[in-house]
Amino acid sequence: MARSDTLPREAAWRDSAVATELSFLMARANALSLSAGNRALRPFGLKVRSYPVLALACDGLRPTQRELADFLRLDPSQVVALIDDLEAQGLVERQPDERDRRSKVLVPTAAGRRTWDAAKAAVAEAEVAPFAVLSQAERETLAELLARVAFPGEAEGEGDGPD
Amino acid sequence: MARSDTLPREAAWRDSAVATELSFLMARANALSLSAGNRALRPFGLKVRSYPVLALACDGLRPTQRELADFLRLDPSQVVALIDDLEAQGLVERQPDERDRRSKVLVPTAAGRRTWDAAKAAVAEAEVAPFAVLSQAERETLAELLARVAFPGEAEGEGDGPD
DNA sequence: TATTGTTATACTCTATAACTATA
DNA sequence: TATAGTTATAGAGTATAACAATA
Repeated sequence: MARSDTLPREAAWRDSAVATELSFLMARANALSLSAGNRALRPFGLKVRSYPVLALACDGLRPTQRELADFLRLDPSQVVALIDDLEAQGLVERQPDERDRRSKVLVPTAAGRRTWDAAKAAVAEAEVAPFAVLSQAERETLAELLARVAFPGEAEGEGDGPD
Repeated sequence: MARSDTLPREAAWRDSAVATELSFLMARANALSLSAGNRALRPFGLKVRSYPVLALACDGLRPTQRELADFLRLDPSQVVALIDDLEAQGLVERQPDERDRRSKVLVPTAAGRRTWDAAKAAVAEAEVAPFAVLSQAERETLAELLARVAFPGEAEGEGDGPD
């Protein structure tokens, strides 16, 4: 209709210089994963941004807001907003840190734990869609490579290799 | 200083449920790649969002705005803004499509080609930083896996497999 | 003096609807 | 009637600076 030769043209697009750059592929794959994630989390009142906050609170780490900001690479002021949202829904609580009265520790409520359980399962299912083109082994390889990129500091074992 | 046992604690964070989810790792790796990309492109008046538009214009495809929107998964109205920006910098031109007078075809100027050449090299260098933890072979594997996720429709050869 | 959480603000990105001109 | 480009607008995400309480 619009074009006489759409199929070879599509291949030309995919083989174009940008479309083969790692950063471009990463951005595009992430966009797909992100929208699938948000769709899966919406029923729980969560988003891709707030879900990790709830998850880390539920993981028994008793994180301070500062630790959450560092780990999630968010500004502390953004963490405030995310926790406000989760707290308004009754999913988490701010508790005073007895070791440092400036800090507040994030703790899940019972409802928060239930929501996280359900949301975690929904996310796992939602991941299936965008990554279904890969085999299980390929998904594991992808996760391993991404983890190294995402956490460049952390070595596999514990001794920091001198290179 | 803040915590008595920061090192084992870091491992606990990295091994937490969220931090091992594919979508989380993808988002985090993408964030690193994205900020490196924007930093590299700033000297050229480009961003991670506008760079692919210039690149596709320079690739000799004579794309219409609609095709750009489809391929980049952007709303047509966003493509307008990105092209406006590039056009204001004298990097691209809108040309009437002789086949369909509703459409406009995006063509690079001489300055646009020069900028793209330089920017492409800068992006290639910038990619080094976030992905430097991977070997060349691992980067290729990562690119191949991401490409399959990013372009699920397109088969490697040309026959679209059933299922 | 430095740090934790907070508020305020501005700027970018993203999504949606409506309008125009062509088909 | 449907499509390509455009405009306008509102919401979400992101970044920055400043402030109060505490270290």
